[in-house]
Amino acid sequence: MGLNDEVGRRLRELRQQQRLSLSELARRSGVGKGTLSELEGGRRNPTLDTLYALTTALDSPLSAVLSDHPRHAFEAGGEGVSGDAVTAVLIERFEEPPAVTDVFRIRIAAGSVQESAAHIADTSESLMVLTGTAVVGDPAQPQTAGPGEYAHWRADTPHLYSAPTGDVHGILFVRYPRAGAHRA
Amino acid sequence: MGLNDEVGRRLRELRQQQRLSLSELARRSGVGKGTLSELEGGRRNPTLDTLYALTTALDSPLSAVLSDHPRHAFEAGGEGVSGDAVTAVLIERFEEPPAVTDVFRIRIAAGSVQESAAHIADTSESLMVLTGTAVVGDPAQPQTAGPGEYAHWRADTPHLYSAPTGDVHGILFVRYPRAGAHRA
DNA sequence: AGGTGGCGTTCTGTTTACGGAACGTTCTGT
DNA sequence: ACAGAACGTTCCGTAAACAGAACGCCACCT
Repeated sequence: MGLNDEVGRRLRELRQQQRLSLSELARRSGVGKGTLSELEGGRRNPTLDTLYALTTALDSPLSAVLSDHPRHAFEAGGEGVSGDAVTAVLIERFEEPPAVTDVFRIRIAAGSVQESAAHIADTSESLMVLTGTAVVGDPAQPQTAGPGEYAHWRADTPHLYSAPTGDVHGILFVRYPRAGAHRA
Repeated sequence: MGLNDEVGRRLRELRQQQRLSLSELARRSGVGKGTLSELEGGRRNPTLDTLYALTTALDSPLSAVLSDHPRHAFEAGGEGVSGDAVTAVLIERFEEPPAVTDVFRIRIAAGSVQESAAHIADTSESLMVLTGTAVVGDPAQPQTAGPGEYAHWRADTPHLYSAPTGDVHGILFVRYPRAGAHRA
C-alpha cells in the first residue's frame, strides 16, 4: 500500500489511456524503459526529475500522478486537538524589512472551536470572511464577522477560531516581525 | 531554471512559516539533515519518498511544494481589472446565494492615481495592504492604509486607488450581489 | 572563561535510481 | 517458416540521493 505503488499504478493508467507503449513513452520522455517498467510496477522510488519528465511527456500535471491529499492542518502540533477544525493553505507571502505577511485561504469547520497558542511578539492576524459567520480573536472578547466583514486581533497571545453556525471560508492574514528570535 | 530550485525554495518557505528549524524538521520527518539542507538549496533531486516524508511532517499536501498550482496559478490566471495604475489578478472567487466575492492580488503603481467608475448597486470593496501606503475609497474622503492595515469602501459610487509614496501590494476584495434574479 | 546545546553546512560511506544493453516474448509481413 | 520489429522485463555499471557524522558558528548557561 506504498506511495510508490500508487504512483506506478496511476502512471500506467495514464499511459494506457493515451494508447502509448511503455517503450514509446520512454522514448518521448527520455526516461530509460527499464526505469519506467520498474516504476510502473512500484518497485522504484522515482526522483522528482523523473516524474516530471514522464508527466510532461504525458501532457499531464504532476498532480495527475500524485495521490492528492488536499488536507492541510493549520498550526499543527502545539497543544490541544489540532484536528480538522481549521485548515489553511498559504496562497501568498510578502516580505519587507520590518515584517512578513502570510496570506492563507482558510476554512473553519462548522461547529468547531480551535484555540491557537501565542505566536511571537507583535504578531497580528486579520480575517476577511467570505462565507459563513466566524467568531475569532481574543477568547475573552471574541469578535464576530459575517460574509464580507473583517476582524483583526493580536496573535501574540492565545486566540481562537470558531464557526458556531456553519462552515466559514475566508482569507487570513498573519503578520509578524521579520526578526528571527525563537520563543520558549 | 530548475524544478528542484523551486521545490527547495518552497520547502524552506513552508518550514519557516511553521517556525521549524531545519534540524527539527529533519528529526520529525526522518530525513537526514544534510539531505534537507542540500534539498532546500536546490542542490538535490529528491525522491518521492523523501518529498512525502517532508510534506507530511509539514502537515501539507505534496502539491504545496510542487510548483504546479500554488503560485503559478496566479501568473496564469487571466482575468484582471487593469488600468494604467492598477493591475489585479483574480486569485479566488466565492459564490454564495446572496453575493459573490472576488479576491484579487493587486498592485498600485507608485505615484499613480486611478479612478474607477461605479459598479453595480451594493458593491463594496476591501483592501488589505501588504506593502506600501495606499490611499483609496471615496474621492471626497479617501482612506489611508499602510502595511498590515485595512480599508473598506462602497464601490457603487466612483472610487479611487492611489499610491502616493511607492508601489503598493495588497489583496483586494470585491463583493457584489449575485447576478440575475434574487432567489432566496 | 569553559561548557553545553542548538543551529545549518559539508563530508563520507552505503544504498539505489538511473540509462542503456541484453534478454525472452509476441505479432506482423513476406 | 523465418526474418524483422516491436513489446515489456531483467541485468549492469555509474552517478547520485540518502542517513549520519563531523564541523564551525552562535547563543546561552554556571
